[in-house]
Amino acid sequence: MTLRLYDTATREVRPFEPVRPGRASVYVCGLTVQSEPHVGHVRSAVSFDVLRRWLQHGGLEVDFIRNVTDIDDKILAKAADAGRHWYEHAALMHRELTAAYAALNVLPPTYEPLATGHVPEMLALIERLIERGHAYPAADGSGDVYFDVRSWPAYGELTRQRVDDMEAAEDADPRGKRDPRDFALWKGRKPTEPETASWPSPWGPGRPGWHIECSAMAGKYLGETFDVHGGGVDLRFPHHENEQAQSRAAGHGFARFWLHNAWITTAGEKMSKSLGNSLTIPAVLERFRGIELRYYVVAAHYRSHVEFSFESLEEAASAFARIEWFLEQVQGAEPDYADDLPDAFVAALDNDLATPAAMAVIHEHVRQGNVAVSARDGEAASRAACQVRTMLDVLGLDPADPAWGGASGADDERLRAAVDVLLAGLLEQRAAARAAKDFAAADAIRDRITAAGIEVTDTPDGPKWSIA
RNA sequence: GGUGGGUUGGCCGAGAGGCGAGGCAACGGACUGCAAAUCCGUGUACACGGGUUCAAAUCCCGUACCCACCUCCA
Repeated sequence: MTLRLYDTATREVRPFEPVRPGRASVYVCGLTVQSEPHVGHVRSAVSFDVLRRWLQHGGLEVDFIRNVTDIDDKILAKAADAGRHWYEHAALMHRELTAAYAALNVLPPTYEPLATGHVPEMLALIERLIERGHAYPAADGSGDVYFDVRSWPAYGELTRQRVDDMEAAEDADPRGKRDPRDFALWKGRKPTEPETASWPSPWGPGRPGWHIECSAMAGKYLGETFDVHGGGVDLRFPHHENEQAQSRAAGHGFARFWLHNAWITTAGEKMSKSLGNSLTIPAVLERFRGIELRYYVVAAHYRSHVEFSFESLEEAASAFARIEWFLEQVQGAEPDYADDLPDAFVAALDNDLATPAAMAVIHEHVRQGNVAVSARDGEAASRAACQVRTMLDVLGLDPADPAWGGASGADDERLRAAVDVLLAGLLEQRAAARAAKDFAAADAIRDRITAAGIEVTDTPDGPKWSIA
């Protein structure tokens, strides 16, 4: 495999070699389950899902860990607003998130660790940092523990920033910090916070800081050094910088590649700031199928900023319909991994997951396949369809993947068969009318079928119907 | 102030020194009773100003505008 990936830390595309031969280890920062997932959230998931599928296709076993942050300030605040227990709120949003991932055919991770389930690991890491002189309990009796930024000379290396150039947040509460840039590893419980949101620690009851969870969980499941750490661009600083600092200060090698996906914005604004809830995944799925949304996301490179609009999503759906139509013409063509993927497709994905170029290859094969269908060259058409489906499958976009069908698959099949039988009579009448050149009668029959929401199309092999 | 990124045809969206990615839309043609789909064809696109080069959307310098992050707000 000659996969090359863009590493944010070195700002260059370089060859990917797993630390452990034959196994790739990937850690992706999941979400803080505080509100309904929106389009921006799933971009990260889909992007790294493509990475995972490509690594697997390259013959690697992939240990894919994607965490869920289920305790944090926002969760406490939003749960209080909604009149729920914080853990109830987190669990509710977590279920929404899982449903959104499933709707977009994002493969379940190898494991999805929760922050609240790893407090002992975090405490151990914090104690180690204190022993090594890189962390300290606050002197103000708050029970907080901070990472000592000044004790770690490499601090800022991931994002190429010098500590002295950093602007301390104006409204930051310095509390017991030695330096305003020090960040919390552990937060002592405040009297206003629910008791259920605290855990015992050597520094008194409290809860974990945001960054420490990822260091602890990545270390636990992937080892002290692992291959890829991914997340959204916004996480580079402070989150990833802090993760790297604390992990390395604890003596770990940590991530060898840092991958960051760009934003999807609306009207130039971050989605999290955008008004309303029209862009939550459940809302978008009322208007578009999951596979269409996934196509839309994959059609842009993961490092490119995307300006979301329903118009461009509509365009993407049209483009995808073209692919689907071709595959419907050539039934029975299964993905075939024994057959090599087109070189251009492989080259595209190997080049930092250039999905737009990969998509161009798919469209090119669809075009050739359509030519073969027109020429009634069944063998060529079938081969093209196999290749198209194989490529789509690598991107998680194979329309025939059972993951899209859901539980109603069997019922759908039976309904389809029933409609087929019912329509057969009407289509025979229409064929007779056409043969007699009674086009008014033929069109009347077609109009009736159309009114029922079914589109009839004449093809060289006779009429075909599809749900409009 | 610091750090990173962006500006490409009607639209979306790739590319990163030389042959016009791909898609959507539009127009012309083929096919069709008509449609639909499909195929073939049609576009002198790279924010602006300089420069380097035989050759620049791509490299260099400058300018403008935009975006993200800068320590518990993705």
